[in-house]
Amino acid sequence: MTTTHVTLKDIARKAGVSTATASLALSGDRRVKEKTRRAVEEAASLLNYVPNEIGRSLRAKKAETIALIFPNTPRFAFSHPYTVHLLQGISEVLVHNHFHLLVSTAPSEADETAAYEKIVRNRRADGIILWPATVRDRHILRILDSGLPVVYLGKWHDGEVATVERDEFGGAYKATEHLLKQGRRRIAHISTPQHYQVSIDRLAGYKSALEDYGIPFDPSMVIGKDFSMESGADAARQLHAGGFVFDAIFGGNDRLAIGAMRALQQLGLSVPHDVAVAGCTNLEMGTITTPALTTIDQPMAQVGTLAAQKLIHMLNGEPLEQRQTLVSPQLIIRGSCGAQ
Amino acid sequence: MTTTHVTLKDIARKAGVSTATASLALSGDRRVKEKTRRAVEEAASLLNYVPNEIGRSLRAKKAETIALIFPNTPRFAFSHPYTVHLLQGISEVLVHNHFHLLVSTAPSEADETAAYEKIVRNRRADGIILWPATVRDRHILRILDSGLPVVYLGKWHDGEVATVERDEFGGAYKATEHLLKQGRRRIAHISTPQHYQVSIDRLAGYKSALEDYGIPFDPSMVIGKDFSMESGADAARQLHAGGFVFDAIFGGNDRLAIGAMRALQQLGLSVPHDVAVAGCTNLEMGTITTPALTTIDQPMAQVGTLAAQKLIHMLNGEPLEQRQTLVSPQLIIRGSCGAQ
DNA sequence: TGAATTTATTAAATCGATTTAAAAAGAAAG
DNA sequence: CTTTCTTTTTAAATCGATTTAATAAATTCA
Repeated sequence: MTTTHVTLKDIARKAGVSTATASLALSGDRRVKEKTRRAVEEAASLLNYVPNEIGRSLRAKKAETIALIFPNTPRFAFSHPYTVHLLQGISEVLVHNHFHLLVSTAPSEADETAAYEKIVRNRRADGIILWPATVRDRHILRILDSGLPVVYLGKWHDGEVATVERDEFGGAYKATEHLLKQGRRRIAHISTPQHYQVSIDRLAGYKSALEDYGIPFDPSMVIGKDFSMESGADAARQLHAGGFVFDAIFGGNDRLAIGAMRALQQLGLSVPHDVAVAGCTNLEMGTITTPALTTIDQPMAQVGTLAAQKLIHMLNGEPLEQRQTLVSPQLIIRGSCGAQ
Repeated sequence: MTTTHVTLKDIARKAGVSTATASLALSGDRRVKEKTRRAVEEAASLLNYVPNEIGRSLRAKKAETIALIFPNTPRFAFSHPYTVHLLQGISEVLVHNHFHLLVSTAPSEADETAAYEKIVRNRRADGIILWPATVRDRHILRILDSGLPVVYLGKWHDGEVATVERDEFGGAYKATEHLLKQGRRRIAHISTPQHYQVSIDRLAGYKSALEDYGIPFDPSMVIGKDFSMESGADAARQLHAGGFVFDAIFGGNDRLAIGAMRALQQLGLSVPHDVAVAGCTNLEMGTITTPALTTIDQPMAQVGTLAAQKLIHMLNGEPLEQRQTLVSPQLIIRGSCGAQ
């Protein structure tokens, strides 16, 4: 059933007025006589009129759309499970504010520049929520520099940039501190690649907690390759084979922690008795391990809603209460740390 | 750094031609003299021109955008972990074809109609990929009837609708058959709510496999409440408490299967020795259970790419080789079914 | 050289809604 | 019955790119 498109012109003709009057009437302008306004509104509802947003956008120079940009190839961009929660949070706010959500990714490294330029320059979006990439990704600067309002979802060195950042330092600190409070003193850290800010922050949080408890930092207790369960298992086996004495592991993410925990158990060690384990990122998977995994939960949906709200404030020209927002993670205590 | 916007007019002025010529030159029209074309292109690259897609869209009556619509509230829409893979698949195809991806959800049941009407009627998108909701959702018909090309990601009774559908019947059949091949004869099914087509299909696949192996279907062997691990555990406990004799369970999803498996183990039953278990949807979680979970993997990324490709074909007015596409799931054999 | 033909360029319309500035209609005042 | 001041309405411009139809320029042919 192809519906021929109803335009403002049709409404105007039906109501017996000009398109100018029709437009003013529908926007509730008080210059329009009450009787005329009603006639126009009736015509609009009769013809089931929905304004064409493309036309409106062109005139208003606004797209009524926000772009969520992942500065990497799709396969990578979407690989993290909590991306979904982020989308949830953003989406909820945008829908309430009658904004559309454009999800933008680049198919390959080579196309990246072109893809982002396109979004940024062609005014398809009024503002951007930017997912962080590796430290000092060369495209990030370009987007931040575009003149479009941007909310960056991570730490940024320049205070002018609006950010919503999860406190990864604090999360790692909490997890490490919790292990310390259980009496553990030889805590190893399985790290994620250090060209990601979150990896750097987690390592720093770990170090800081050790320091506050008077434990000297030992670089050989930090190990790790990528983000996978296998990497966690490898790390645990290496630590064990290397003859290191350790009574706890803080994993840079839950996969690493789970991989490590299982490897330790295969080596005949008991978790948490011999080695306490804590992870971070709160995967559902951590609830079914034996013991269940103590971890750090980052409220990604909240990051999404805060970022969307902040961006909409910026678009409305409203002043921001704070340019940088830090959301607090929560320590989720389960069996793997020996606390229960 | 606010970049004043470079328009075609600027290019034309710089190159000393009219906007008409500039436009024709950039589109590679052969009416334009080679020398002029080069001049225009030079001006464009010098001024770093990026065409405004809103203007282009208005004229062309095309949005160069595809909407992915989830016919439910965001919280629900995004709740499934494989949504991410779907997005991956769609995104990859769209980027290659220079399409944008609009992700649309409604914040509440009440807003649903308005939200979809808006997308459908205001021409913000040229086509729609529609995620299935409950059976006979009242909004689905409206969207299918909108006149916009739609690809529906599930089974639809009317052969005119283009679909990409995962073969849930076949998947359930495979899983059940596999249990039968292990010699199991009393197979229970923990089902998901029957107002979802996938639930119906899985139950049907289960039944069909039983039938083909000459096993009478016993309705009391089908049980289940929602999608959660807890529901799986409850079901297993009920089956056990009810005194049913069963040597296998086919779970309507992995959470149900895992919940059931763990409950059985707590009841002192051995998996797979006493009860073999198979699930379906291939969550990462299923790889770390003991034993690991045999399951069905649905290629969601492939569903995404196929749907996007199909929709783009439709938009280009190209004939479809097949209106309905069925993607085949894969049986992933792990320890829980007793096969290895 | 002038007419016919081909090639290249551009003016102007178009997409759909909004908004400004001007015109028309109505009301109040002299 | 004008004139002045309000209140309503509308013509026309605008946003930026595309495209058709018309013109201008270059080329070919007689």
